[in-house]
Amino acid sequence: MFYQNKKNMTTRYFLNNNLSSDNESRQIKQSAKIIRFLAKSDVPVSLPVIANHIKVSVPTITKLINDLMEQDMVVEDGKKETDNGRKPSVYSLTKSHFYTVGVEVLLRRIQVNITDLNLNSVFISKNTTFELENSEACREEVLAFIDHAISESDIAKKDIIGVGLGMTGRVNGVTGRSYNFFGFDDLPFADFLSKELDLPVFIENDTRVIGVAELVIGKVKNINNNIIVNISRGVGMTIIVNRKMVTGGNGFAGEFGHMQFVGNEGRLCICGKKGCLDTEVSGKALELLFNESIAAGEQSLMLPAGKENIRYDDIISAANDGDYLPMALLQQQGEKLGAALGNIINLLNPEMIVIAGKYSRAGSFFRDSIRSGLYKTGLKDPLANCQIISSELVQNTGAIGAAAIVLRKYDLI
Amino acid sequence: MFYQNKKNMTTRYFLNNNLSSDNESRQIKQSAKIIRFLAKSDVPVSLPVIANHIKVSVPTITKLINDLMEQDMVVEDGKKETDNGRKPSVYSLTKSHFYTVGVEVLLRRIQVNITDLNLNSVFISKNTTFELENSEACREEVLAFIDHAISESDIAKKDIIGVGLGMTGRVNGVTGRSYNFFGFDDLPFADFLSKELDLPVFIENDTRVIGVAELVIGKVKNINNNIIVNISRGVGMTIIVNRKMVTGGNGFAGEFGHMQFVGNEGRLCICGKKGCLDTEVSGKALELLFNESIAAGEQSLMLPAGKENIRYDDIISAANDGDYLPMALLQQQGEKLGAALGNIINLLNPEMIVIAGKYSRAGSFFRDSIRSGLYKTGLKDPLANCQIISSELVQNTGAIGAAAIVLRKYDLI
DNA sequence: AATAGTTAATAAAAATTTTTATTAAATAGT
DNA sequence: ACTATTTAATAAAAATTTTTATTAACTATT
Repeated sequence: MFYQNKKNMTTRYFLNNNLSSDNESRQIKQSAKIIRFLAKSDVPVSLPVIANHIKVSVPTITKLINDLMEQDMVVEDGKKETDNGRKPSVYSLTKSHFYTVGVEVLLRRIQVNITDLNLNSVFISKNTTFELENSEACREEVLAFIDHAISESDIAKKDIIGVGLGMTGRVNGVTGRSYNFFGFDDLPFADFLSKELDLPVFIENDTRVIGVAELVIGKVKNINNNIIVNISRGVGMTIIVNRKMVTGGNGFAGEFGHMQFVGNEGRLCICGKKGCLDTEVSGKALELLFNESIAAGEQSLMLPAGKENIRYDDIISAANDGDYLPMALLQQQGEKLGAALGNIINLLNPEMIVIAGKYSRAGSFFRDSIRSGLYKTGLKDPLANCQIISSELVQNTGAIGAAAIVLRKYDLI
Repeated sequence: MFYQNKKNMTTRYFLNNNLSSDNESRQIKQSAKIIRFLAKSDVPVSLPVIANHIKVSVPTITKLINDLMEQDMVVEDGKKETDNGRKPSVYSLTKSHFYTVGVEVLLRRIQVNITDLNLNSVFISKNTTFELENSEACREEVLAFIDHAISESDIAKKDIIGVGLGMTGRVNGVTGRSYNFFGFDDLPFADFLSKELDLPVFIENDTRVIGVAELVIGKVKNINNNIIVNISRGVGMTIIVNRKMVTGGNGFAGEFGHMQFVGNEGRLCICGKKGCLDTEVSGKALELLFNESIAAGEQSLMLPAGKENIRYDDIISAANDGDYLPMALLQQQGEKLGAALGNIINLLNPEMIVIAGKYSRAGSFFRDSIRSGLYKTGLKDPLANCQIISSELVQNTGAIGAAAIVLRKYDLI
């Protein structure tokens, strides 16, 4: 017996590796291995199967599992149907003790999803009137929102593995620092939240959080090397190499929007340079292009001249409905995007490229235009081995991806 | 006692993980951990230190080390000087039982270096009259050259951990296949060599092999995210993310030479596209540019008009000696290179970029011109966190890097 | 229905590993 | 020179884990 109140253990206790090497910690390490294995398995598993994976004998596993059951961490799930031989009892984690909090903080929106180990949301809270600004008051607002969501969900803190947070701007996931927000008193935002919430907190860039969502529940689930292009009003990129997110030395990686691809003849970008992709291929740019075309006398069926406040999502919808001008403009953007992606394919040889963000809603004509652009820059071999697809994830992607970051940190996914 | 002839064990025996889970393999796994730890430590270490790292008690480590000493794998290195307490005996690997073979196969050159665990060459063999071609005869020639080098070195095969080979062209390090050479009968070249030499063989692209050399013995030794640009007659790139080489899904990654950066107005490249970096920034391009300038009437101090067969290395030397035209041309190339690298810095946020290959010999004026080019495309933050340096590795880089690939595969470095 | 074949789970015995205690070897201070 | 202190190495005892043997549960076949 290695601790007193067996029914009061926190999930985190097992997953924390910084323990001394006495006997207690040995058993905890073995238990952690079992928990990780059970978490990754989508079906309940038998003692011999666990023993085989953990490389420990069946009697030992029996003892460990019994201990974990006493602690309410593991439950028996009855017998399993087999073709022959005695049917084994199978075991799985007690779902109600393994929750993760995923938070998405965007400029005008904050959302919390509390998810189980399979990333199903068991509680959702969002605020679409939120306004992000770099003030201590806003930092408190974010903290309060998360804290309130946790209380409202009625999930005990001891059953929460950790909090993942994806936010706008540049973020260094290793140091837990946001470069644009909430870095007061030189205290990393992740550390601030962790202290206040009394939970482990991991933060990441919003685009990378969406990339992780694609990696764990999206179409690139089993693909090791891929790229997720997040195009909505702006454009961002998550690079996945060997199933891991590329963050670079300081968390700045993926600044695809400022890739220069047309020489220096393009529009001036907010970054101060000319010819950035963001000025040509983005929702912002689409609105601009559309308005310019209309002003130049071109016609659009569904968005007649004179209509005010045309938003890029409307243009994409119109294109999907077959309206000529919006479709032509999107194809134009697709070709440019393709040419830029061709360079990246040559560099990184990804197996798949996912178009995520609002642009994922654009019809196949858009992907076709990207493909056509690829040939301008991409080499034959890497191109032949790379698929371009649109994301199918719709709702909650950011918050679920943020939760996934926690599960990945603890190697539970 | 877990095997008979203790003095006849091969080093490979320990490092191979595919063993059943009986007691013998348990001890071998523990021994492998000790070997890996000793290999990585550059000084002999004591029993308590090993015990602490391997997370096993001192008596157990004592037994394992004694067994390894009986097998001649480990030697005692006397007592260590300490400040207080009893002085411990310290242990290290028997150097003479841990060799690696590194092979570099280029178009007109083949070289074998046999190295110890510290990547010091103990035997070198090279052939500069070699001509690489995709024929079975040439494949046999490569095999014979390696085989002959091993025999000549008088190192027993059982003391060789494995063979690493870096070669020109596209290579998939995972499948062991070269796309350009020696893929006869659908047998991966690595498998062919492995079968014939009766040794584990790992192959890689020549540029990536140089990149690994930089990572293990070069200036980026302790840098996790970096880029090694290999510029000689052509231009290649090794991308290192989280201390690991990026190969992409099919080993095509790093095709930097065909990155398009000047729109489609450049020269026609051998890849069929226009505007590739290779047509502007490479030894080839430098020769072309120089000849064009001379033909257009420009003057060069050290390479007067009329001289035949001017090679790019000579132009670099002349530039280093202060000759104006060569220096101006190199600066022109550096600026373009910098602009291309700026995009990559935005994408990957490397901490360091190493200029390797023949161009690493170019003076600081060249690096300065690269830096000046960076500002055209690179964003402020990632740029501020990225250094540009020249490689200091000179000789044997390819073969040593190839040997390093083996050590990395076995986690000995 | 009995039996052979298969896999699971438990019990008992054997082996291994760790913990604790003891001895050894060294330094520094009185 | 002796003693206290520190770390290393070994020995003996205690705990843990694995191996082997046995029993249990189930299917398919004769």
